[in-house]
Amino acid sequence: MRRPSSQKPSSSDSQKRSWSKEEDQKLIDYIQKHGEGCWPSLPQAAGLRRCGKSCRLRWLNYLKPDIKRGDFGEDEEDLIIRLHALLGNRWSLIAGRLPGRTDNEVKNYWNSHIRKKLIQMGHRDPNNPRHHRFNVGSVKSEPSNSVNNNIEDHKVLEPTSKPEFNLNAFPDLNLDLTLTAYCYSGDDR
DNA sequence: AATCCATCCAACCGCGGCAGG
DNA sequence: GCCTGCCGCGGTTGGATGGAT
Repeated sequence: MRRPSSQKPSSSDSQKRSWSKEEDQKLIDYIQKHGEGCWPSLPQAAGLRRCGKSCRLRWLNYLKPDIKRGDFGEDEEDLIIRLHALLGNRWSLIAGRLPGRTDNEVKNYWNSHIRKKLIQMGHRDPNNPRHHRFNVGSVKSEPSNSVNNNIEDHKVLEPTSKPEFNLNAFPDLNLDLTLTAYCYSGDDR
């Protein structure tokens, strides 16, 4: 059994509390100086009254220089829908295909926008955990720029008992997340 | 103007995986 | 093999905000 994390914040720090500009700057300065890593010891070293996990989250989701803020484009939304059909709630994997987007951002966008949209259009609740991913084997593989076309595709999806998917259904998707340059050709905001 | 309600999203929590001792 | 600690992930929460009444 897992013991209580040593990173658990003290009771005074456990409340949700927004990051101030000063805190952000301290974190940025420290990471620029020492690099990422050693999160548990970072707060003390950087003079922050936060737990390491909180610092890590703040850096990865908001302070990192390559983070892209702002609305999701149609292409991005389309890609998220298709990747979610393939991968389920693997937000980090999905976010890995969207440069500058974080898993938290993708997850929030899915829950607040896309899920609602799909349900409104008569789909089954697409927000199922990874336990029953959709079977995408029957989906046509035509590359499409249209969100609607892809949503149509999803109407034939059914939950499967096995967490399997057919990569051939998405020949244009590059799921090699580790080595290859990103191949998404969305807008350049 | 005040209150209620729904929505969004930043932040937190708990857990699993993994590495090192 | 077991224990401990760190990292990263997905789920959830709660404050802020804006629209409706």
